[in-house]
Amino acid sequence: MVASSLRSADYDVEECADSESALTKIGDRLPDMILLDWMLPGQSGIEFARRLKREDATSEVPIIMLTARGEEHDKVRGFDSGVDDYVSKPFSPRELVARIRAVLRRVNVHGGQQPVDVDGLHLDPASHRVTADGRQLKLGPTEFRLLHFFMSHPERVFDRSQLLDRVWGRNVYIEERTVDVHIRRLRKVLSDSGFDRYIQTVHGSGYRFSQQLDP
Amino acid sequence: MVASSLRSADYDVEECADSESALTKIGDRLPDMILLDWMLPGQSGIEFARRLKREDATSEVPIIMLTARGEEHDKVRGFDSGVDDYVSKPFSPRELVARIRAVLRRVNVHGGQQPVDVDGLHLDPASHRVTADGRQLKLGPTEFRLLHFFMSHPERVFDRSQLLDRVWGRNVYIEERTVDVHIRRLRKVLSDSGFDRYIQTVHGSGYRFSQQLDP
DNA sequence: GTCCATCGCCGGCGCATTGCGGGAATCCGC
DNA sequence: GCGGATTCCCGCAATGCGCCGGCGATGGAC
Repeated sequence: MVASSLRSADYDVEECADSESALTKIGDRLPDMILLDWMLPGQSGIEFARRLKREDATSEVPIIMLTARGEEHDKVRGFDSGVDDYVSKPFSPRELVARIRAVLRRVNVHGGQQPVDVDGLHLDPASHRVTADGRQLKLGPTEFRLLHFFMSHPERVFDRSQLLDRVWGRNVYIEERTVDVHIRRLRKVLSDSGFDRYIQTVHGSGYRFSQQLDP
Repeated sequence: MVASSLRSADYDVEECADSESALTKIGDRLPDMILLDWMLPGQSGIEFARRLKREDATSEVPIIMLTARGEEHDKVRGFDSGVDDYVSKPFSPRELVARIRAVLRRVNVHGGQQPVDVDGLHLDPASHRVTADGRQLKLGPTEFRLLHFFMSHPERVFDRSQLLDRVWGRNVYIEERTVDVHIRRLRKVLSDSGFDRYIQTVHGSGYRFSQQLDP
């Protein structure tokens, strides 16, 4: 019920019945936010939240916890599990959406706009600028998003389908080979400064952004 | 009651029942000032104030706190939460308005009315004048606000919708294309002095004001 | 009322960007 | 080294996007 009300508010929702399947799904694709019930089968919601906050990969993902009214609400806060917000049942869809928007905005201000820098290759999302050793580079919107994604997820291989999902968007139907073309265009822009070597081909798997240049 | 008395004093007032909805509303549109009750459901007013002062986006917004008489008034000050002023209940509308005007005056002197200067392009909100290398420019009200907004938020991309919100106002219904037109008019005025190059197009994202001219 | 400045919008034009197919080059397992 | 798979390069066509000139409406000054 919660999921469908969120979907109708235009959110992209994944549901999980237990913490194990949730971990799997989170590993597949990092969500923008996690809505977590206080009562979970097997493991308490707090325990789960702590675990996510402990791991580097997921520590930045905001969590909103659903609690029954009067159910240890204060205790939850006291536990200092790093949860970002709480919503007490019963709640209205409107309230939930409002809290989600607030949390997402908060992390967006602090997260998505942060500039990234790798060995002198500098990308600033706020001003939408890229410089290599101080010299400004000119790249198209898609190449910009692609580079931004790579720089914020270094040392990890992504296949073409994943890149299409995360750089282009989930509901686009584009040939996978088109990714190659944009990789080439991105490399061309980076080639003058030598940073094209950071965009590495992993034969049979996809592409990777890495400072460890292979010979 | 407070809200309506402020409205009759010609202020534009938004009310929020709790800190979460307040955060949402603040995120939507930055207020000129925040009137904050010491007692909030869920989160103390001080905690809320601290949080606002911690975030870059809101740290400059002045806060006036409402406290019950004798209710830890000094403690509040001691807490050093960055609050700008305090009003003790019960208070008269007259007193409240006086304090609000005082606070607004203080920040206006330090903030919104301050002249801005970038490389010889000079904009003075107080006298409503713009000069480029000393020569005075003539631009319409909208272009003036647009330039003022750009100059006080340099090196950042804004899309058309954000510009409409922050330069035109939040409750206007205007085509996004119209932004282009005013950008063009603004550039035309600036073109003689060469400052039109500071108004930069970011294809697919919006516009940016920057002294780093792209080649 | 008249004039004038400003504003928002429309239609059209031209360029940047994008996605794709064909063919060359490269890589990998054998 | 060979063959098949995979990746890279080139150019093209279509689309999207931004820019421009102009027009009618509005509202204030006189």
